[in-house]
Order: sequence, then structure tokens, then C-alpha cells
Amino acid sequence: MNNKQLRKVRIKEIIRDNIISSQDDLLKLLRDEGFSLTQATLSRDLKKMKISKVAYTDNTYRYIIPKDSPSKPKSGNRGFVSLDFSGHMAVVRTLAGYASPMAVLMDNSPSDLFIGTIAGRDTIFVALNENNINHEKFRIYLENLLSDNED
Amino acid sequence: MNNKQLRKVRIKEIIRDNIISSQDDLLKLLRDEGFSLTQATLSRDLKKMKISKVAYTDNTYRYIIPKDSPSKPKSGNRGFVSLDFSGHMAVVRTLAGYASPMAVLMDNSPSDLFIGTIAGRDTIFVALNENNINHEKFRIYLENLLSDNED
DNA sequence: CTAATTATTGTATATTTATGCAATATTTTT
DNA sequence: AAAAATATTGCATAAATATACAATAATTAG
Repeated sequence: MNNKQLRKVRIKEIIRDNIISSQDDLLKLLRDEGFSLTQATLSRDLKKMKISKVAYTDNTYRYIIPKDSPSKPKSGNRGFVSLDFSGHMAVVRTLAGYASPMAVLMDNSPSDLFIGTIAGRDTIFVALNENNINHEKFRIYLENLLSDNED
Repeated sequence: MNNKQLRKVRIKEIIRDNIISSQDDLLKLLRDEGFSLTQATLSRDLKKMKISKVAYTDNTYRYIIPKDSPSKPKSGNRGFVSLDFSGHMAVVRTLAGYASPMAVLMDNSPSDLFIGTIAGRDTIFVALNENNINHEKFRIYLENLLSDNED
């Protein structure tokens, strides 16, 4: 294991075991352990590891390790297969059985972009808002819904 | 609904439907809609809402709504709600819409413990193997099924 | 109503984080 | 091994974000 990999492992451990509220905090701890690096490198490491600062309930900021961080196969898009459009209708194809829960997800994240969904076994019809038809935005909406919201 | 609350609602919607990579991005969109505020206020709003910038797989940063946000459905165990038994039948309750995919999961992980499943919207009936009725084992089977593999 | 209290916001700025570029180091190719 | 290609890093700084403080607005108490 080279220095970079070792460093990354320690970064995760430190963040798991400490309250870190800035990159400089973390930088100091790493340097105390003998690592030699700068904030710039740390910023890059954290980006690669998807570790980021979030607001905590105690009104402070902390760095946290995302729950799904450990190289999760991106195939886990909740059964998503494809998205196509037909006029005012978006058609989402899913793996067998996934259409209904995905439609429920959408129903629970309402948006101006659509006015309703109906799901079969592996297909969802989404009635888009005729005053606000924007395929690209709907695609982004769905992408965010499916990737931001893992179990 | 006063201006602040309205603004916060819109912030969530905008982040859900767009790719936002800085507070200034968001600020511009809000101002386009007629909101009058500064980056400082936005920073405070986002802190309160626990919305933060995270590294995305495409090597960019995006603001995202945290997973446990109230607008997202709570789905810790893949929509699982409860498990009960009635004679040779196990009855699994799920969140609305989750019954079918969960039954598919079970069908794809066959076991001597049951001989078939049938799913409605939020309920699965599982016909247990009458030669091998063991409620506790089935509970463990289901527990493992729901916690093991990723989506 | 008026005063007191609390909440919201902007300004200005400090703090924090990200990145272009050049230098080094590492790995791969020949 | 040398050359070429790729990756890692620091430096300097740009870009982005958070916050102290003061002002203003809204709410509550008397």
C-alpha cells in the first residue's frame, strides 16, 4: 500500500472517530501522524472519496462519510432501466416489480414537472405538467431521486 | 406562508430539479423568480435545511437534499414494515408499492422455508413449506434478504 | 399601543475549499 | 535503461462559503 492509499484509509478512520469540522482540522491530525500533505491534496482526496461537510443538528458543520461510500455498484439505481418521452408523457421502464415503489418515490417527492404517475409491473407512465414540459429537467429530477436516496 | 418559508420550499424544489453546483447558481435562480436575498442568507438557509454540496460521480460538485429529509420516504429496510404469521402463511407488510419488488427478491432467493409468494400493493402472502414451518428461521431469512445485497 | 424580546437579513469580511499550473514522481512502453 | 505517458502534489490564488456584527423587521409582553 502506497502512501496515498494509506493516507486515504486513515482519513476515513479519523473522520469516523473524530469530530472534524474543517479540512484544516483534519490536516493537523494527519500531520501529527507523520503524513506530509497540504490542504489542496486533502481537498482532492475528499472529493474522490465523496466525503463532505454537512450541517449537523447541533448547529455545527462536520465532515461525514457517506453511507453508500464503499464502492457501491452504480447499478443499484433502484431498478431503473430507461426513460423515454412521448408527448406529455414520460415512460419509465424498470426491472420487474420495481415500477410501483419507484412511482411511490416520485409521488413522495412532488414537483411542478409532473402531475401524476401510474405504475404497472415494470413501467411507469408519468403525466408531465403541460405548462412545464421539460424533458431534461425531468431526467435530472429522476436522476437525483434515484441516486440521492439510497436505502 | 411567509417569504422565508416560501423561499425554503423553492430552494428544495430547485435543487431537486436542477444541477446546482454553487450557492451563487442557486442564488441567481431564486432572484430570477423574484426572491430578494444574498448569498449569506442562502448559506444560512442551506445550513438549517442540511443541504450541502457533495462530490458527484461525474467529478463535479452538486448540492443535494439529504437522504433523511422529510420530503423523502423513510425506507430503511427496503420498505419493510412488519412480519406476522398465520398458520402456514407469513404476512409481510411493506410501504405502499414495495410489496411486489420484495416478493421478487424472495422469489429470486428461493428457500426450503416457503413454496410461493403473492404480492399486492403493500402486503405479501408467503406460503410456508408445511414440512418445514419455522417462523424464526423465516424471520432471519427475510432479515438477511433485506439487509444483504444492495439494490 | 409601546416597550421589550426575538428573529431575519445584509454588509463586510474571515474562513474555508477548489483548482490552474508547474514540478516531481511513478508507471508504462519501447 | 531511456523515453513517453500518467499520476500525484504543492504553491499560489481563485472561488466559494460561513459568520460577527449591526440594522431592521416581526413577535410578544405588559
